[in-house]
Amino acid sequence: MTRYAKQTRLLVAVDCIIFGFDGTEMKLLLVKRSLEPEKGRWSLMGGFVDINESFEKAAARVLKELTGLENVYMEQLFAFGEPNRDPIERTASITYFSLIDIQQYEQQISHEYHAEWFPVKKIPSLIFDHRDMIEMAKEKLRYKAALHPILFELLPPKFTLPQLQNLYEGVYDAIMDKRNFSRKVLSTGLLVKQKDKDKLSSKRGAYYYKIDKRKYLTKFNAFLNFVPNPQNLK
Amino acid sequence: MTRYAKQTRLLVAVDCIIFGFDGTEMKLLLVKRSLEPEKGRWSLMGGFVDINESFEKAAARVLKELTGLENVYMEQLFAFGEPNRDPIERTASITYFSLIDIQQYEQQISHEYHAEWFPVKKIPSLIFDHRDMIEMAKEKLRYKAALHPILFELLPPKFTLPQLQNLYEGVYDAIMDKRNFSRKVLSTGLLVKQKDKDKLSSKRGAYYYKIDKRKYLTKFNAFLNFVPNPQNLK
DNA sequence: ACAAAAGTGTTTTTGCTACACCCATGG
DNA sequence: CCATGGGTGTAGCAAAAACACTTTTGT
Repeated sequence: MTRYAKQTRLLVAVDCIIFGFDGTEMKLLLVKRSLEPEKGRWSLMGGFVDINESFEKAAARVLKELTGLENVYMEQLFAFGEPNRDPIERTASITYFSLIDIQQYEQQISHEYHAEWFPVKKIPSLIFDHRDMIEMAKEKLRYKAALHPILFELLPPKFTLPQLQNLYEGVYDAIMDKRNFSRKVLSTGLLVKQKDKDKLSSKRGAYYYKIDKRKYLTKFNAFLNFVPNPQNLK
Repeated sequence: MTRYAKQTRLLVAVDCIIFGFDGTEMKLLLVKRSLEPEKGRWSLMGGFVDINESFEKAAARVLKELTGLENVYMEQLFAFGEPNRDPIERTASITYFSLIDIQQYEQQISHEYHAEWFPVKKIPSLIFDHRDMIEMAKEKLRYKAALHPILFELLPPKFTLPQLQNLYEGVYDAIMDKRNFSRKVLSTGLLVKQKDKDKLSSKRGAYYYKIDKRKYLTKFNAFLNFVPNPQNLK
């Protein structure tokens, strides 16, 4: 006996929700779908899982094809499996969300897939259930980032506190007090102050910080609490 | 065009991690596998996804087959898809964990599947990657229950505070102060004190409480914080 | 009467919030 | 010299933790 007889077999795809932060707002990388059905419409970057490939590998492959990036933060989001989510043939989609440093994204690759960054507030009409996927990813990102220091993954290796605060404010649609924010962030011990400053966005310049990789790995699963409770909603 | 040509199709199964609480410790419901390979070994309850069935439906079906229960708390855990996780043929497994009131579990059904409750601390050797699934489920349960009032799902409709505290202590392997615990729990406003007492586990008897369903649904997504921070590990 | 578990209140500590002024620099 | 954004300290408050005694009742 080498097969489970009589059982249905399904197509299985991966779809990647790729977050980037341009210093001002959160963005998502979308592509123009290259195959029927719905050819030409915007969609998440995805692909079928190969016969001997794990889901993680498939998602990493798809991400690399599109962005040129490897070893980036990537996490399984959810398995979407409604029977009719793809009208052509039943296809399950295992979704992954990733956080990338938008500056490392290789521009030239985008032409091949007609990729474009869209502000998460202005996502165009998408195929299938891709909008649901994005909504879920946004929620999970907020959930996770409230407890773990994952948002650093969206920033370049050297970043300033104002940049970091902008990022948190964008993700949570909140205004935070810079004094409280810096105290909280620095109290984690995860940041190492650099000697040089970023002079681009202000006259005085803001000190760069780097992540303390060792502590980052150690403390990653220590629950944090970055998000202030009161409804500081914008 | 009605099919995506050339792509591999996979078997897709669901597996259920079923948690129960017997008043003293957390347990998991396991079955003796009825088909080859690994026939006769302990495993999670699972089944293949039918052609026109969503993953959620499949998981609910499998759960009902085994326990007779419907409308219980159930949440997608993770999609396991390593190419060789099933030696016979590549099979993806979409896992769900559920929380059931162990007292409502129908005993007679267990014979059909040779089902048995095992303390989570004493799980026997399992097939495939089922142990990984359980580890992940335990972790997610701790994670989720730290923020949301899901553990009530494991208790009967009427329960006492000592029972509830036992449950939390079991899940987190921690000792909690009963004064702080009751204050915290009652401050959520989720519990309604009953007039009668449970006289089984003590001479004095402990008051029963019920969930305020309306508030439960309203407050479910309001982050809670049940678990004390310091390492009160046993 | 005593053992065993239930129930309850206060003090201390900690962490979060709110808040305002000075600094450095490029123009 | 001044406008702009960066950087820092403190006081008040609320939530969490630590902690001990009384109550009930079956045996």
